[in-house]
Amino acid sequence: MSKYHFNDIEAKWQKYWAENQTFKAENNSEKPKYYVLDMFPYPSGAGLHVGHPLGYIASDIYARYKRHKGFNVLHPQGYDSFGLPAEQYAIQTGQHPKKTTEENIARYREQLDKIGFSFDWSREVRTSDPNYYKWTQWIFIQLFESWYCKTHEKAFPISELVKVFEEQGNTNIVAACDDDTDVFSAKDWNAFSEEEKQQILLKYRLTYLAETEVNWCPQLGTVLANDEIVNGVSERGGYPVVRKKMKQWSMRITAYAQRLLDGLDTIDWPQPLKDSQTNWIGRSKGASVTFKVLPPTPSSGGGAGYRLTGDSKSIKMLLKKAKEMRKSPTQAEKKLWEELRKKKLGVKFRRQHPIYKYIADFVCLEKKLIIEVDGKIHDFQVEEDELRTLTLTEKKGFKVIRFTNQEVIESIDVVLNKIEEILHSLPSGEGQGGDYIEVFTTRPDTIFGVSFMTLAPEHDLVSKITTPEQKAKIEAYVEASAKRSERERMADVKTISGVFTGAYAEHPFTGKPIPIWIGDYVLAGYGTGAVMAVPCGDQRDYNFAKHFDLPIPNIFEGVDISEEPFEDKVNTIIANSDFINGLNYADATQKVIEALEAKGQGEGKINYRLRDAVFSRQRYWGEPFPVYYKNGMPQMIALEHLPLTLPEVEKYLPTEEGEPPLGRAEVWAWDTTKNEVVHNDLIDNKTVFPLELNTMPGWAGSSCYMFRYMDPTNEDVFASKEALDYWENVDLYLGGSEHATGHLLYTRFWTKFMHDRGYFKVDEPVKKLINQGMILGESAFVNYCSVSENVPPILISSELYNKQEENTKDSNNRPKYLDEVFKISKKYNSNNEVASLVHLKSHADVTFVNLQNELNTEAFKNWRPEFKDAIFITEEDGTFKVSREVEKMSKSKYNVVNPDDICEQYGADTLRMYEMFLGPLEQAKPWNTAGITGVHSFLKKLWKLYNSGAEDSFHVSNEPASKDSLKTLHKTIKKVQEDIENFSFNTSVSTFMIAVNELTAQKCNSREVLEPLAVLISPYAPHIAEELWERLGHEGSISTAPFPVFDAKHLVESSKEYPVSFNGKMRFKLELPLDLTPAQIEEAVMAYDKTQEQLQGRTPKKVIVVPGKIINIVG
RNA sequence: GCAGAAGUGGUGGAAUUGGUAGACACGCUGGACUUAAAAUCCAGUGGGCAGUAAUGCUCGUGCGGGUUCAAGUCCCGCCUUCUGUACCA
Repeated sequence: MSKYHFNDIEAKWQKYWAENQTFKAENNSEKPKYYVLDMFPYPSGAGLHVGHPLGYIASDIYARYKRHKGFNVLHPQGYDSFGLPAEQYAIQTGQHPKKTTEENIARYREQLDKIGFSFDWSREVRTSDPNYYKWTQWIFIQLFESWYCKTHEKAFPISELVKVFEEQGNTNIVAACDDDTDVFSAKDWNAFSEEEKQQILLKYRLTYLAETEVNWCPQLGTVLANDEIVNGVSERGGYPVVRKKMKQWSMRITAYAQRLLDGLDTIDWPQPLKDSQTNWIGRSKGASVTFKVLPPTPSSGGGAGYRLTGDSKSIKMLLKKAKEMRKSPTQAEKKLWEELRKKKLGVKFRRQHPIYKYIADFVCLEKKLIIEVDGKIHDFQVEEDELRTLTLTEKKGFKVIRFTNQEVIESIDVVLNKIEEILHSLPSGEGQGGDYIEVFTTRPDTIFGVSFMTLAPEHDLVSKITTPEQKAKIEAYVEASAKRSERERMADVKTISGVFTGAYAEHPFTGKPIPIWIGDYVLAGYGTGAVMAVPCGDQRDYNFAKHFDLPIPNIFEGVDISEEPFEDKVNTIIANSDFINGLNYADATQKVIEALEAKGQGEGKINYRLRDAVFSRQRYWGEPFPVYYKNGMPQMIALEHLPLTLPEVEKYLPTEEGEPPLGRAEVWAWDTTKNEVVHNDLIDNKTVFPLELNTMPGWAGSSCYMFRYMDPTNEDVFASKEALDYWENVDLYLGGSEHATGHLLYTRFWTKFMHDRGYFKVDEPVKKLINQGMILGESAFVNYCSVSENVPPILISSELYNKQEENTKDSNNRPKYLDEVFKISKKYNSNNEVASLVHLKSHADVTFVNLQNELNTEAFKNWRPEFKDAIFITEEDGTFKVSREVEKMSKSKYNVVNPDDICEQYGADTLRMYEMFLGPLEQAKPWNTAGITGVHSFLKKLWKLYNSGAEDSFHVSNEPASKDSLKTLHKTIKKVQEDIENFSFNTSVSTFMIAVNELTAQKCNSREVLEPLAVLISPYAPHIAEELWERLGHEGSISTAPFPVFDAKHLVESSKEYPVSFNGKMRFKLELPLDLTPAQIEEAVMAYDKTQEQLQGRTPKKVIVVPGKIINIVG
């Protein structure tokens, strides 16, 4: 009987570690620091299964190894404890999610403790703890109080932006802001009301409120982020998702798009993970090009909308003012108007016409030309005028020219000539118009290959530009594609569909009309929702053109495009393209962009696929926003009044009015005088205001948690500067690859932000990251037949069922087991034998199945009522076998293996080593308990090595070890150290096995070898290592004992058993001294009789000798 | 479609720069101990062929080529599986 009582040993040392706080990390230490972290676990109700600890074991081995190597190791653990499952459970059962969360955490902790992890539990954090989420709220406020300057590529306090606005307006600011942000001057700014100012600042803040189109899931009653939707349905629950407009908090992550991309080069993460972040950010370089929409032909008539060029908010005021101005023109204005209205210049002008927020003196809408005639008054407001010109040119696409009163009165002809000249230089167009289609293209070089344009069906311009003839068709198409779910549109990539709008755009260089189509292969959400189609150079455009018989002009030199488009950028030589003929991709692109810029019809542009992240959730179990609303504008609650804790509600569902669950709270108003939460009845919107009803999403609490661990109990600041500076960032982060674009991108974003604002020393959260593979479950299945209602299910053992051919009777050519089935069903008076027989398959709980796949039929019958009376058709030997399939390990698949059971039966050290032994860390692999006995007996052998005395008592001698034993030890030290550093834990388990096998064979019991061996194995099997360490006479924990040092001298060999190959095939081995020269080796080999035997008289052409490696004889 | 990873005995998997393919473990077979079982220990174990045997030969790392004295490893072309991603202009 082995005396390795693992249960006692493990309980003893787990208690010792807890009592002595063995793994507590110090924030002040002479030692170098090392930070090892596991991805934040969500404490689910199902508890841990054997798949979960895989990563924790690997990181624990590394953390323990680093302690032996003399590092001050930070290895904390905590819980990402806000989240949907607890809330769903609360909705179903009415229990407070706090309660179930605490129960789940207690269960997790119990399970974790049994596996012997070296976590520093004194630093535990929980995202749902108010003392923790106080700081999540604080970070939110920091984001709200910041804006992103693109000139410096950095976030700054919003107060600095206000200062700039007060002095210069926003003309000199290049910031990450909303697209519809207007230009204003310092004078404008200072004249704005407080509310207007706040409205504008929201457009700059890094977290902002905006009406956004969101993914609304009615069943879950919440908004989902893009990465929470899989195949058009919610990731959790699989419910349908629809598009809906809502007022939401958003995070301006797009500001950081480029830095998130650049930062990837500085971190040691798996390439696939980096790739998915790169794809997610989706940077593409190209140009934005503006196409003018040609006005409809006269017969088609024009739309009514074209004249409405004024800003809708101020149009009434503008029209009134314009009317007054028309009544009293200046002398110069009158004179110019008389000339212009005669249409001498061939185009129609309007006078005193509202354009956007201004009134232009004269405007030609079709040419987008504004003529201003200035009196003296303008001399005093040069700055204002410049701003106005800037707005009209840059934002609204007008060309503005200015004349003085004097010029008009004294030399009207010169003025008219000038106007005419400018009119000619502007894009042509007859009649009225003024719509533009902006597209983004990565191939500006192919602009001469454009033969049509395609708009997304949802594009704003569609209804506006469609001609009456095409109206019915277009409307039908738009309606049809709106009805098609995202999912359908995604799944159906083969169908080519679209409709011609009847309208044409003008090519910016050739001036030729280009037909405008709509088609749902163009996505409204990407770029501008419109493409310039170049069928000769793009597969989708090519397909579309072929399908609708549109022209496919070839603009590539020496390329045949009759069968397929030419999508290669590298080998492109442009032809048939005016001024870019003969150029390659890069040069042509450069030239086209220059030409577009000169024309004011485009510019070089970098486009990102990344969208701002919606941050509001209509949920109860999440962080409350530290926000109340004053006149509809959000206000932040000051840090000293935080945390703002979750209110109590009677139900965890949305209100009848569709408000989030917090709408049910009765005490949820902010008193600005008392600075506390008060009853809603007190809301007067003077000193008491309503609080925000949304809560934060799951990633809020997990985006900076690794930094809070550095100083988790600090009540004054997020974490002290000393702690943040000392620990810097995570050195090693372990977790699954499913977080690639969610958690890991948001974490990087927040870290960069906190770095910008001076809180963090680093701007990346994690230096090295490793994805561990999933451990899969081996599900068990039973096959059964259902005959009719009065016959209980008849189960067929899997080998009978699967080997149907072998078991087929010749007579009626049907599987033998069916005879049995019919016999049984007859007993139940079932007369319809075959007609209603259904073959079914069902999961069986893996706990009813043994290693030989035999089912415990009694347990199975008692398991579920529908199998209560089940009849079993067994194998010939009377056993009933199940079939096995590898699936994800999950409660619903009844294939969960609980680590507690393994610890109970074999011990935590066995579990730890076996999980590592299963295979490479990053690889997915099925859990199969079969091999665990091998690891367990290894530990028993290890134990025996130290306890080889009488009756298995402890026995280690102080005699020097044998040469062989030392060689074994040092070979092991070398390999294990290399393996740990390469995260190749499976191979070091094998190495330990070899070492123990060898030492056992050598009957080694020498302290000189066994003491370092205990340290070597302690990261893997810490309990047994502690126990042996203690028995070796040491006081205290083994955890900081120095790692044994490898000494190569023990591995030096004097001879080598050379494999001798003939033409590359190994025939025999020959032992030779290592100090021979190649020539001596050759001589020795050729003299060897076996060599001559192989050669059979032939003379070798060549003898290859690699000293210390191999000998190969050729010929 | 694109990107990445992988494919080796009955099974999980080793093989570090091209240098003895199958380490280590499971399973299986035989044996020892035992009234028996479990546990433990010992031996064997990629396929095929020849031989009483020691042993020898031969095939063999998804498939087809190639480079090399030598290829699981490098190159070219394909097949399959897994993961991620997608009308991204």
